[in-house]
Amino acid sequence: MSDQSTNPTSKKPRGFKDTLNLPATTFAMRANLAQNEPQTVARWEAASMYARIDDARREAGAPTFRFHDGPPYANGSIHVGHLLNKVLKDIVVRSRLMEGMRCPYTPGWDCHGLPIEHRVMIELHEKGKAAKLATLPEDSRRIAIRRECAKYAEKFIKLQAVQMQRLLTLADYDEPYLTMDPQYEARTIEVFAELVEQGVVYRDLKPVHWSIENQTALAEAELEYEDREDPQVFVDFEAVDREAVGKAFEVEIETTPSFMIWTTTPWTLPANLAIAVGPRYRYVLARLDGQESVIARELLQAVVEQCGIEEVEVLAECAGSDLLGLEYRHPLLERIGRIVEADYVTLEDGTGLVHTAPGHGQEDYRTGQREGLEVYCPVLGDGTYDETAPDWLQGKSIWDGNELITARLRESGHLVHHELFMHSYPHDWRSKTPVIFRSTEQWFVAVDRPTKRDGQSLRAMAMTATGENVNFIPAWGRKRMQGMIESRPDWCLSRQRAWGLPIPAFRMPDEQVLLTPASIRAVAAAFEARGSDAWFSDRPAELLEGWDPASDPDAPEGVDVTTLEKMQDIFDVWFESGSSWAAVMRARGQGIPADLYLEGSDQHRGWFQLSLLPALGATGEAPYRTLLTHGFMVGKDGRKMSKSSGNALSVDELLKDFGADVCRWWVCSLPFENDIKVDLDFFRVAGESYRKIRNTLRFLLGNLADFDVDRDGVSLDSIEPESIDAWALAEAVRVEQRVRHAFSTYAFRDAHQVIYDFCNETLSAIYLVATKDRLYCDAVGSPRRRRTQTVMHAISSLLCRLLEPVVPHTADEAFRALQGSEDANVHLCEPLDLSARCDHEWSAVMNLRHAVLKALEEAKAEGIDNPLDAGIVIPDPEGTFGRFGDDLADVCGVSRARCVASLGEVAIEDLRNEPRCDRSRKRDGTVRERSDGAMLSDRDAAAIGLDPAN
RNA sequence: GGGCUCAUAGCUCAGCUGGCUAGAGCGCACCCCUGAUAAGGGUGAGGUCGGAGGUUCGAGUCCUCUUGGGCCCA
Repeated sequence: MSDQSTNPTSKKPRGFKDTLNLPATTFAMRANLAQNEPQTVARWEAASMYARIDDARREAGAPTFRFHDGPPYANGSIHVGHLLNKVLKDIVVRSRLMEGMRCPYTPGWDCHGLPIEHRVMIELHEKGKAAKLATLPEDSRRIAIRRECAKYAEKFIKLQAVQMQRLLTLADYDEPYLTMDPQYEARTIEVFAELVEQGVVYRDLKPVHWSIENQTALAEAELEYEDREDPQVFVDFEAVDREAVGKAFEVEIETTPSFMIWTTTPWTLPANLAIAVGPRYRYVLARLDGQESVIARELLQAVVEQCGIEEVEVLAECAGSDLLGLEYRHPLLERIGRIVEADYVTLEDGTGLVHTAPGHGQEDYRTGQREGLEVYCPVLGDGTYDETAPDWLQGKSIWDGNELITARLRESGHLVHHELFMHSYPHDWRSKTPVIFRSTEQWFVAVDRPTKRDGQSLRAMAMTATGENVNFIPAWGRKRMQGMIESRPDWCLSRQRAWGLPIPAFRMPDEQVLLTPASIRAVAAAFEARGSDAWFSDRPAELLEGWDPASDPDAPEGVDVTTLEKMQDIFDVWFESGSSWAAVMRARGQGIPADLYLEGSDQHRGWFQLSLLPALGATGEAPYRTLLTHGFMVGKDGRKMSKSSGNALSVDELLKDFGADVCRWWVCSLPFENDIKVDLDFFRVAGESYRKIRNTLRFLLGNLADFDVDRDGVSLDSIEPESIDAWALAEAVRVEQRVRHAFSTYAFRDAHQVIYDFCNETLSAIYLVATKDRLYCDAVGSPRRRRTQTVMHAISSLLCRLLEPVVPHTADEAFRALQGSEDANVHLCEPLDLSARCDHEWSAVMNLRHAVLKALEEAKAEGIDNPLDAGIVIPDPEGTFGRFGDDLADVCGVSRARCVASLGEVAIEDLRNEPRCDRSRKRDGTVRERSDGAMLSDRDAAAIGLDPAN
C-alpha cells in the first residue's frame, strides 16, 4: 500500500506554500473589545456620529421613525437592567437607520423626586449642615436643598451618560432631556394647564404618613420602624338592628348583639366610619360572659384567651358576606356605621372585624372611596383633636386621646379588653418620633370625570386607546394594561417635598385656591425663564406677571395678586416623566404620537400609563402607537436579582471582561419579553458565539486582501446560476430579507439566529470551505477566483450592515478593513437590496452533499480518513447534477466527482493510489510529474507558471 | 389575596391557528484537517414537553386544578 502522506513517485516533496494566495487581513482574530471599544466611542464622538447620520438622513429626505426614550432615574450607576433596556433601544435606532430611515433619539433622565432628596438630606446631616438649614426661612431652605439635589442629579446624569455611551448606544447625548430643565418644566406645567382646562383636576383629602413633630407629610423612605409600646383594645360596637343581625345568622336573638373590633390606635376611633369584614370568612355569633358579639370563627379561641373571657357559647354562624350592610352605633358619639367588605381583613390577629377610619389609613381610605364614605379626620397637624371631635377630646393630643378614649369605653361598657404591648411602629427618621396617618388635602387627576372636550372620562379614553389604537408587543401587554386602567384610582398628583416641580397653585386670603389654565400658563412662562426655583424665590405677583385676572374668565372673584400665598405642594415625579411626549417629542418637533415606547413591563402601570393619561387629557390622543415591553433580569435560578443574594452583576465588570459588543450580541439573542436569566456563563457563551461570527468575517476579509471590487469585481448579474457563488449569493439575499424583516418587527432573536446560522452554516461550513481551493490555488486573477471574491465582497458588505445594529464596533472595524479606508463609515450605509439568480437545483445539491458526508463518514471504516483521498460517483438518471461541474466536488470536500446515469446511492471512490497534487493536495486525475519534478495538477501547474503541456 | 405572565433535551431557547418518528445552538462523545490554527470541518448520543385530571380520532399546543418563578397591585 502506498504511503498516504506522500506521493510514491515524487522525488523530494517541496513546499508550495509561498505560491498560494493565503488569507491576510488587519482584522485581528482577537477582538480586544475592552481596549478597542473606548477608542471607537471617542472616534464616533469626535466625528459627531449621531449628528452626521441624522443630517445625512435629513438631506436624503428619509422618512422618520419616531422613537421616544423613557427617562431612567438619575441616581446611581447603571445596572444590567439598564444594559438590556438601552441596548434593545439602540438596536431599534440603528436598525431603522440602517433601513435608510431617520431616527432622532433624545435620551432623557428623571431628575426630581424623593430618592435623591433623601440621599441629599442624609449627606447634609452627615456633613453637619442640616442644623443650619433648619434655621433658614422655608423658601430659602428649600432652595438650598434643591441646589444640592440638582448637583447630585447632574453628577449621576454625567456618569450614566458615559456608561450608556460605553454601551455603544447612538443618541443625542449633546442635547438630552432632563425633567429639571426649565424648558421641560414649563412644558410639564402647560400639560397640567390643559388637564385643568379639561376639568379633571381637583383637590381632596387623603391620608398620608404625618410627622407631628415636623408637621409634614412623609414618604415611605423617610420612615424608620422602631419598637414602641401601644395599647391594644377590643371594643364592642352595638348593632342597630337586632333582627337584621338575627336574620344574617338565621337565629332568634333576644338581646342586641355587638360587633367586636380590635385596634392598636384607639385615638382613631372617633374617626371610625365603618367596620370591614372578609366576605369569604366564617363569622360566629357568640355569647361571651353574657354579652353577645360577632367575631370571626377562626379567631374566637384566641380572643377568648387574650381577653380572659370565661363563659363562651357559640349561638350561630354565617359568612362574612351575610354581614355586609348591617349597621352599628358608634360607641363614643352619635353616629351610625356600616359593615363593609375589604380584602385586607386577615385572620392573623384581631377579631376578623376591622375598625375602618378612611381619614387615618391608606387601606381604610380605599375602602372609604369605594363605599362612598367621607375622608373624615378630626386631627390637626399638631396632633390635637379639632372642633369636630367630642368636646372632651377637643384640643387634646392624640396620645392622651388613647387613654381618654379607653377610659370612656370602659365606663360605657364597650371595652372588652385592654392591654399594652410592644410592636414595630413607623417613626419619623429625622425626629425619631412616632408617625401617624392623617388625611390632608392633595391634588388629584380624576379618571372618571367627563372631560370638557367631549365628555369622555380619562378612564374611558384610556380603555379605548389601549383596546384599539395602541399596538402591544408582546400582545398580552394589552390585557395587562387594560386590567390596570380598569381598576386604577384617581391619580394623587401632589407631594409635600422640596425636590420637585411646584404645583402652581395659590391661596387667596379667603382660603379660595387660584389655579386656572391661564394662571398656570403664566407660571409656566416664569419657570421657563427662571427655572422652577422661581417658585421659592419670587413673589406671587412676579410669578403671575403674565397673568391678567380681568381677561381670565376662570379667575376667582376679587382676586388680588399681591395678597396671594404660594402653596407648597410639588408634583408626583410621574407627572413630569408622563409629560415627556409634550416636553420632548412635541416641543422638539419630533412629533407625536411616537411610533414606539420601549421599556420594562413594570411601565405598564408606570410611565406608559402615566404618559397616556396626561396625553389623553391634553390632546385626546395616546402619545404612542406601539408599546414594547421587556422582562426583568433574574438570577440563574430564575429568582429575582439582588445584591444580597449575590447574583447581581456589575456592568462595568461585564464591559471589562467581555466588551460591549459581546454584551449586545447576548442581548440580541434573548427572548426579551419574558424574564431574562443572567449569569456570567451566559456572557461566556455569547463571547464564544461572537468569536465564531468574528472569525467568519475575518476569513472573508482575509481572502479579499488582493481584491479590489472596482478593478477585479465581476458583475453580480453575470454570475452563472449553477455556480456555488450564485448559491451563496442567493442565500445571502434570503438572509438579508429575513434579518431586515426581523429587525423591523422587533424579532431581534430571529435576526440573531439567522445571522449566526448564515455565518456558521452557509458560510463557514459550506461556502468558505468549498471555495478555499480556488481562492488559494487558482491563479490570482482567474475568473473563477475573482467571481468568488466578488460574491464574498458583497456578502462581507452585507454582513457589516446586518451586524451594525447589534455589534456596531465590530461592524465598523470590519467595514473599514473591507473598504481599506479609515474613513469608511458603515453607519451611513443603506440596505444593499441584493438579488441573485440561482439554479433551483442547488437545494438538491445540498441534499446530495449531506448524503456524501454520511457516506464519507462510513468510508472511514475502510481507511479513507481524508475526504481528499476520495472521489464521488453520483447517480444522476435525470441529468440534474452534471451542470454543476467541479463545484460538486468542492461542495462535498472531495477530490473529484462524476455523474453516472444509473440509479442508486452515492458511491465513494478510493483514490489513495492516485497521485496527489503537491500544491493543492487534490487527486483530480490530472496530477503528474512536471518539469521541475513536482507532482502537480494541470490547474496548479499553470498557476505557478509552468507550461501545462510539460 | 388579586391581575398579567413563564415552566420543552445538561444549559439557553424554537415549536403559528391542536395532526408526519418534538427542532436549533451551546456543551458532551468520537473522528478529520493542520495552508482561517489561542482557528476550521464531519458524525453521533441526549427531552414525551413542571405535576394531576379533562376535551378530542389525535395535545407540548385547548380547558380545570396544582407546584414553583417573575412583574404590578393589595
